[in-house]
Amino acid sequence: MEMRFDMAQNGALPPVARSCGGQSCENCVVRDHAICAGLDDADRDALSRIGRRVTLQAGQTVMWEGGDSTVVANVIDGTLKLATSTGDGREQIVGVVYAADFIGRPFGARTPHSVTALTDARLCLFPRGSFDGFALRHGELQHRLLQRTLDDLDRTRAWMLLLGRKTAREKVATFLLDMGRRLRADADGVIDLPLSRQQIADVLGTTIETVSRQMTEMKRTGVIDLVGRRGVRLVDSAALEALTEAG
Amino acid sequence: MEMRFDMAQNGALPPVARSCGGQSCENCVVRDHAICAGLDDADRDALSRIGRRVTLQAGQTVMWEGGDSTVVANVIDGTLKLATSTGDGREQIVGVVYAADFIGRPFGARTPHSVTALTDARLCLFPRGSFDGFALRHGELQHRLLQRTLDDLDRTRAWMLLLGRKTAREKVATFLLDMGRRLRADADGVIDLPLSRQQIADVLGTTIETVSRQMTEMKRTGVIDLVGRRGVRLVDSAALEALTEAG
DNA sequence: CGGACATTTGATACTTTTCAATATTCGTGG
DNA sequence: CCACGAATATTGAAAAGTATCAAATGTCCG
Repeated sequence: MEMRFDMAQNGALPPVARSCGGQSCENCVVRDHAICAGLDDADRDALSRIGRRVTLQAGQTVMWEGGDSTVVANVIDGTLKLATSTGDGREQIVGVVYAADFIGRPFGARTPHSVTALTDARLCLFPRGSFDGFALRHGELQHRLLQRTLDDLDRTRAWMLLLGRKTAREKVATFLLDMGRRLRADADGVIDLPLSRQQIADVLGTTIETVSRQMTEMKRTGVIDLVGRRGVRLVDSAALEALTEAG
Repeated sequence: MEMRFDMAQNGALPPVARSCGGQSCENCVVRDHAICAGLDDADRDALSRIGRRVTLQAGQTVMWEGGDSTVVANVIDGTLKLATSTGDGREQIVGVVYAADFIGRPFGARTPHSVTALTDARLCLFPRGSFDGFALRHGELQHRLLQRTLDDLDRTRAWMLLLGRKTAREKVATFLLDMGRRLRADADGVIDLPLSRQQIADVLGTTIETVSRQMTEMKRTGVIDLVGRRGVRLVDSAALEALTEAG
């Protein structure tokens, strides 16, 4: 049984990297994709007065598992992980979130999982109480939040099939295709993974060695190409697709 | 790799076992626990006119994975499973729902998982389109739906930790305690499980033999008692609790 | 260019799955 | 009410897949 404790740079949230009273939304890159989309100018302005912009460095944790739910946020950019752990330090990543996603637990006292930046990231952070109140007064916002939560639930349940029923090979293949869909490749077709091998293992419910072996094997058979620690090129997506089930 | 196809009595939904235009809500046993709670009499009446009561027999499937999302429903009584499968027949149960729970995918075109009755069950069934419209016009209902979906998501994510990181013993112990919390024991302290060994395995992401072996071992050590196929008595809940993590 | 850290690779151990009987449960009909 | 039989569950033995432990190699940052 693995006993791993992450002693990484888990510094607490810094004291407001940059507040943005008023100036935030007009030039916000996710304003048309986050839950704020659909609010009229006045409402969005009101919402922006509740929130503040915060910058995170890779490794920083914003919310802790089992902690009070004091804040919620929109992700402006960067990638973050949602994670839960057993008492003896085994970790399971239960979600990876990207720009325009919503994080935190509205309408509830506790955050059931931790939220940690995988890359440098920027958030639009709201005190939960104020956000809850605002959402209650704005049906459209609440509707978008519901839509998003329903989608999250669907995706999470699909991932349960992977965790409970897929082999190591299928897990890794599914993961790589998922990353290919979510992240943009550079000119050479290389994707820069925001997760280390350990974190990939924590997403897939397996170990770092197993992930490594599967990737090496896929490289050997020409399905993918590995470049450096974080780079992957999906050489043959069709073959990769085939590996996601049976084989 | 397991190749199992359930040829069980998967008859289609019967043509309205019992419609309930108007008479439904007054004496509904879940009216104060389902999402309808909080609606005033007029609104609840309006909602009831959209829905109809349906009786299901154990084994019947109401919604299919990947199928059109045409209906949603409240569970009046009984237990149902939500499941997804791989193309080659491996199944993962992604949720078990009980009286007062809500099922189906509102505000979406497809049902991402199947819904099948584990016991005889009664539903209050709504055409999705009508339900969506009603929910959009009733913020309170939508809020309760959001609350419920957020709770579902939290529970689902907690289960991911079990699927990805727990051992067979921990899985079975966690499952039994969960059933103990949700189901009421009879006078002898015996719980009647709504799931077969195979279904338990499908919930836990393991096999029928492993579930059986773990339970037998727990019986041998006096932690639980097995009575018949479906009966369990949680003799020593504290010991069971201890088995849910490490040990 | 050195060195810390991440990843890969190798060998072995262990848990769980798989395959194969055997036993039990429980509904049905005599 | 008991006997039968199909479905379900348990048990056993062997095989497979992963995890674990240990070492070597590679990467990237000062």
